[in-house]
Amino acid sequence: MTNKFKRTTITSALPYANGPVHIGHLAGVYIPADIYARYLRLKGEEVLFVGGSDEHGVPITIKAKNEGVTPQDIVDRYHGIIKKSFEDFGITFDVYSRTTSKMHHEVASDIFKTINDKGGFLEQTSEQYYDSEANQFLADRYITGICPHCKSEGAYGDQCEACGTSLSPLDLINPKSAISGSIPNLKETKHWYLPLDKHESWLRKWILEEHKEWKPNVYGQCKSWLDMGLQPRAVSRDLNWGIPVPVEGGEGKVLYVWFDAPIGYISNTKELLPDTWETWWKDKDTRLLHFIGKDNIVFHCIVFPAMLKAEGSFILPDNVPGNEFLNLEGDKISTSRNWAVWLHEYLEDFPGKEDILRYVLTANAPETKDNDFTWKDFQARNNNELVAVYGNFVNRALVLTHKYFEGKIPVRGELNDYDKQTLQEFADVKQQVEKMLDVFRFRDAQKEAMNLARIGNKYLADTEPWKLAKTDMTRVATIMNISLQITANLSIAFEPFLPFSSKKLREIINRPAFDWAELGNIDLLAEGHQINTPELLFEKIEDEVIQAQVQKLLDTKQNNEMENAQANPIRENIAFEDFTKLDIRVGTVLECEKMPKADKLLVFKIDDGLGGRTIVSGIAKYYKPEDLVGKQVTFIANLAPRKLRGVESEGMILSAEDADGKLVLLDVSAEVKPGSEVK
RNA sequence: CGCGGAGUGGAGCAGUGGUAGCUCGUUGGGCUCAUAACCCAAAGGUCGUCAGUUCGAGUCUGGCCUCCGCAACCA
Repeated sequence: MTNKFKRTTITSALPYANGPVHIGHLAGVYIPADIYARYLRLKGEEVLFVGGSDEHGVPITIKAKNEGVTPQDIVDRYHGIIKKSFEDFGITFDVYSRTTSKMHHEVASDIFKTINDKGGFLEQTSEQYYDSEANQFLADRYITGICPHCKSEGAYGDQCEACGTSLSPLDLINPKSAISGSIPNLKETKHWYLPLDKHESWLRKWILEEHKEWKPNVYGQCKSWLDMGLQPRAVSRDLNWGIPVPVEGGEGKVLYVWFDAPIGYISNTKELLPDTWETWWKDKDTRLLHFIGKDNIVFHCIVFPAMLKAEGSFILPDNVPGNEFLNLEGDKISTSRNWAVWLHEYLEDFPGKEDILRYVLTANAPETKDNDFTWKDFQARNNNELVAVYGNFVNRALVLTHKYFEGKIPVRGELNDYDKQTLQEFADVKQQVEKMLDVFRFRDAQKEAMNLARIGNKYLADTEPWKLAKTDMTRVATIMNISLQITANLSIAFEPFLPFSSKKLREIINRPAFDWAELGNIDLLAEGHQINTPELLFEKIEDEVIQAQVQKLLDTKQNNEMENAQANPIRENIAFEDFTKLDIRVGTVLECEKMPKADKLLVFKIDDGLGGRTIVSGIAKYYKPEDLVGKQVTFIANLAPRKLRGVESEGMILSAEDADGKLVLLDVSAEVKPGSEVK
């Protein structure tokens, strides 16, 4: 499959510079990409491995505002942390730059202009909220108001966090600017759209017919999008943080972060190779690969290729190995909730143990479905696999060689059938590892490498050189020679996966470097070659160390709860008349059932003392309908009726929201007449 | 609601029509060179669920349940 190409450009998703890198990023994207890049380099192929920080977009401006610093301060901070942690961890980017670089601004602007000149965009005017006090258009996230579905306050223009409904800013009741607090007004604004619908037919052919070999999750998602029909997608935003729209009428507007970010792959290449960068992006003999997570699939398989095609001179990706997600101790990894194992902290807590994390995250990589990282598993894989199988075999071979042969490779004499069989088996390992790596199955590939160490352990157990040492040193010499050849092979087989350990092992066996082609070779160490004093490749990890990490997470959880437990600040004072406008009543639940085909909604029939009314409430996650019948609830009786899923809701049932988002109904301490007013 | 992915022994994963497999853990045995590591063996699964196609289904079809993602910050 790779033969028809002369070189490979590997990109890995640009980490978003609003936080450090965590194990989820590593397992899904950077470790597989790095293994693949190292593998190709070892084979002597031409490879360019491109990374960089994604530094534009609204969340960074929000974070900056919250901290009272500039967006540039934020991205400078995280770009620094991310870049250094990747370096220390041994992710071998050929270039790691950033989307705030001058080069990137130029390249992204040029690409936008080229597409624009070719008529590749639609220009459309629409109405959006404008904050006249702050003098700017408001991004979705900058508008808050009342959620039209669950009626809770503080819903964002893109989503209500209380009920999870996705919204458009125009849906919000009483919209307010998050910047100035003023009421925004609608104003016309022009935007550029990439007409994905016009690209649909070639995309369909290119992906669905020509790339059936893409992973099922990637292929399936693309198919789904194509089958639904593609829509034009806005590629500009009214924002002042980003790359200015470089054409007439673009004042005050920037490129949408999803337009600019993937271009970062190209800009960073150009920054590294100002003269030859086009070879890596425009030559038909170059194979382009995007390593990404599952959230990124459509952007890399549909939007970015459409951009490149619209520009006209670029190659398209040959494959897009997209992984699923990694969870942490059963919970979703979350930057904002600090629920993560951060790479820079791991490197501090486990100095010199980069390979353990690489091993564990590869062994448990979310290649076909979401997986879970636990510290207990981390410890078990280290102690029972790296230490017990790999490290121990190497140590046995080296110690025995020093004991019987003063650290010199002994002479391999006549081979018996078992020797031959063992040698044959480990020659097969090369083929197996390659077969798996070529189809991006890193988990299985690493397992195959580990098999080689298992073969070694079994060989020693079966041949028992420590017994033969009393009677037949010639035979012992042969056995040790074979064991040492296996050891040398291990350093090659594990090189893409565990580069630090392979380097250490090569130093011990006193051979500076190997090529991938030498894997499977049974004469890597010449007879008489002197090896160095053995050192342990891996060490056991004690319970206390793991306990400390678990405790760290428990502390995080507790902190999160405490933060949530802190009451929100009191809102602006209102006049008494405003309060009296609200008509709050107590009613008795006559009937209550689940709204069909809705997760959160319950439909109530309430006795309000005036003939009854229907109210829909989003509390189905916390109450069983049958438990509520006969209970008394409080509700706002004069809220304008509104249809929810086709049912008219006449009012709003009051409940308190606990720290974890749980809703608890407000009831009365003693039964009162239905329809009683609350004052 | 929609669309995509996933649900396999205690844990983590393979397995796209023909005796259900791997790693770890567990139990028993062996060995003692080795970081109490290694080797052998055994126990342990109605393959989410219900129905269907088939001589035969984890594997194909349809319904349902649960988890994750996309749409909407985030790998």
